[in-house]
Order: sequence, then C-alpha cells, then structure tokens
Amino acid sequence: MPELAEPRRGRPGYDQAAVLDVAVAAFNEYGYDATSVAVLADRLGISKSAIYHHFASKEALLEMALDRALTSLEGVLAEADAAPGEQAAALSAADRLDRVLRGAVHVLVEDLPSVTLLLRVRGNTDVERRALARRRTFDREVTALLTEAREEGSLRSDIDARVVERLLFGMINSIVEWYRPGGPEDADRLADDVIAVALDGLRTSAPRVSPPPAP
Amino acid sequence: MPELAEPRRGRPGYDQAAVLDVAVAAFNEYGYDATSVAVLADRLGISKSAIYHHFASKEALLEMALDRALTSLEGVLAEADAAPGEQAAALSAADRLDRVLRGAVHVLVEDLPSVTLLLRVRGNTDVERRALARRRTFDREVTALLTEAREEGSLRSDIDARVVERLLFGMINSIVEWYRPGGPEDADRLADDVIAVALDGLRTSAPRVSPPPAP
DNA sequence: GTCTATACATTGATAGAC
DNA sequence: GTCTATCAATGTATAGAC
Repeated sequence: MPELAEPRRGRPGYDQAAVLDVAVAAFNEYGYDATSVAVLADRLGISKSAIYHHFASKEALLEMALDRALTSLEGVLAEADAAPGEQAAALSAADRLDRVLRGAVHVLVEDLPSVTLLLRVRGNTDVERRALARRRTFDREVTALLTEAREEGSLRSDIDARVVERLLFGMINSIVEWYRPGGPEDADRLADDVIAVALDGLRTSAPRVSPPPAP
Repeated sequence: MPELAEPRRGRPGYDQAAVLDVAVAAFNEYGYDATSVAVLADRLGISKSAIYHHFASKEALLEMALDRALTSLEGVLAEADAAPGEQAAALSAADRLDRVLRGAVHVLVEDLPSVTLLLRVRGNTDVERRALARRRTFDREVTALLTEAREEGSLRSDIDARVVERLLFGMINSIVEWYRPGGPEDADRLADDVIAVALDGLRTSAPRVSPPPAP
C-alpha cells in the first residue's frame, strides 16, 4: 500500500485538490482579485505555468471552490426536508428550520474556506453571477420554510419573512468573519448559541431593569 | 447667489467629494482591487490624471471613505454614552445598548456606501489595517456594554459576550448586503426589527408547537 | 507534473501643456 | 481642473522543452 495522502502517482507534484486548497486560502486572505497567479505559484513552490496544468484559468479555481460551498449548503436543505429518520412522518417546519440553521452553522465551520469565498462574491463575472443565483435560490427556500413555521404558529409573524431570513443568515454567515477552528467554541456550541439568540433573544425573561427608585 | 450644488467655481469639473462618491460606488460594485482608476475616470467622464488632481492615489480614496464610515460608527457610541438628554442621570446599560444598536442601523442606512466599503476591508495594506483596528476598538466597546447589561440583569449571560457581540453585529452589518434606499423598510422600521429579533427572538411566546395528538 | 521564456493587456501613476 | 502621452510594473495566460 502506498503512503496516505500521496499525490496521484510518481512525482513530487500537487493534485488539483491541493492546488485548490492553497488558492482558496490565498483568495480569502487577499481577496480574489488581489491574488495573482504568481503568489499562488509562490505559495505552492511551483511555477505559474504548473498551475495552469491543473486549472484552465484563475477563474476555474474560483468556480470549483464556489461549487463546493454551494453544494454543501444545498445539502443542508435537502437533508432537513428528507431525513426524518426512518418513518415517513414529516417534521414540523419548526424542527426543519432548526435543522437548517444548525446544519448551516456546521457547513460554515467545516467548509470555512470555500464558504467564506462564496460569501464574498459580488457578481462581476458569469461564474460569480451563477453562484449568486444559487445562493438566492437557497435563501428563497429558507424564507419559504420560515413562512411555513409562522403559519404553524411556531414563529412570530410581525416581521417580514424575507427580512427575518436575511437577518438570520446575516448572523450565521458572519461567523466566517471570526470563527477559527480550534477556538474555544466548537460547531455544536456555536449552533446552540445562534439558535438561542435567534429563537429566544438576548433579553432575560425576568422583568426589564427599571431605573432605581428615587432617593 | 450662485446656483445650488455648484462645483468649486468656474469650470465644469468635479470637487473631491463628488469624485469620492463615484469611486466608493464603483468600489462597492466591483470590489476595490478590481476597480481600476480607468473605470473611475470613465464613470466621471474625465481622464485618469484628472482624478490624481483630487487624490494622491487610489488608496487615498479608500482611506477617506473608510474614515467617514468609522467616524459615523464611533459617533454612535459617543452619543449613546453621553447624551442622556439634559440631566446628568446615566442611562442603564440596556438603554445605552438599545441606542447603540438602533444608531448603528441608522448609520448603515444613511452612510450605506462607505460603511459597505468598510465592512469588506480585509487588511491587505496599512490603510486597511488601521481601519480594521478602529473597527476592533468599536467592537470591544460594544462588548463591554453588553457585559454591563448582563451584570445589570438585563441580558442573558449564558453565552460568551464576545460571541454575542459578533452575532449581533453580524446581523446588523449584513444589512448592507441587501438594503436599498427607497425600499419598503425605512431605517426606523429596520432598527425595530433588529431589536425585536435580537432581544426577544423569533419564537412565539405561546408554547412551542408539539406534534398533533395521536389519532 | 514541472520548468523557462515570453506574449501582450492592463495597471497605478507622472510629466507637462492648456 | 482637465488633457494627451507615456512609464515601469504587474496581470493572465501560452509555448514548448524536460
């Protein structure tokens, strides 16, 4: 048996996945546009043209990373809908929402680099616009789930569902800005915190503090 | 009296502020790095060198925009602390927090372009790093305020205050991703929504939905 | 799978006239 | 305040040998 994690075969070189990992890390560090193929080559310790052996273009690197992130995210929705365990009994919208939110946090944490890249895409090229379109579809489906949960009576309905969806995922997505693996919070704990804030809010159930009585 | 909004005097040309506005809009559209001075010139209908008459460098444009956003944001904290109206009675931490959150939403909405730009800064250059440092200071002060509110008994204290601050401002900051002036939500309404979700959560006060009784 | 060498466009910025 | 002309540097990508 060959050693673990050996590149394709023979030779010292990289495979596509290894090049992509380094590229995504650099894209997140400097921004996609500010990252030249030359610095990728530097980081990999190979020449620029060696990179073009693995990928047709710089944008192809971006496309593959974005697809990875989107596929993971879309998987969360699919699993929440279709995995009520063994029986056919459908879950309540509230329970499916819970799964989606926790699942999204887990995807962010586990696919941190590619999701980070996805969340920074602005739509300048076709590749980016396609990625944004897939994100919008995801957001729409979550919004539909929120609406279901409201009709079920589980969620307050005094705020526009689209606004709620955006605030919710604004909160969740912002995790990529600060979360670093190995920190004190693991993904489960973080998901608990998100759910706690989003569903129950920060205010203590105790009555609000009033100004102290006049002296 | 000369007409309103007339450029400096004589000549058709732009002043610094007008150039900056166009630049910030373009930076947000394409990303700072992907925006060339040439496209700025195109949008302004002047030549590249005319831009360099107003600003020493492309980065100076960025710096001025970031400073504007940061100054506005810092003002929110200062006002929340120091503006209890006319009397010297200090506000509760909960009330100051309320002011800060609402104030932040208003700054986002009113200074949308420059704040958007600020929130996308990654720290590649000295200018960017200085901006990030000011942001961190702001975040630290909000965290301190959150801690005060917890000690006061107004907020739940089972979640790390730094995590709460990040989730809270993750939610608020994400507004720049979708809010467009003239939409159905104005800043006040939006601030109400943010406060509602953050403090009271999405769950209905009614008991949670349970599975329907067995048939 | 990697290399050197190179093509060729675009970049941020400057010089100096009007 | 704006222009034309120009610069050196850097950008993405390719050719062809090993």
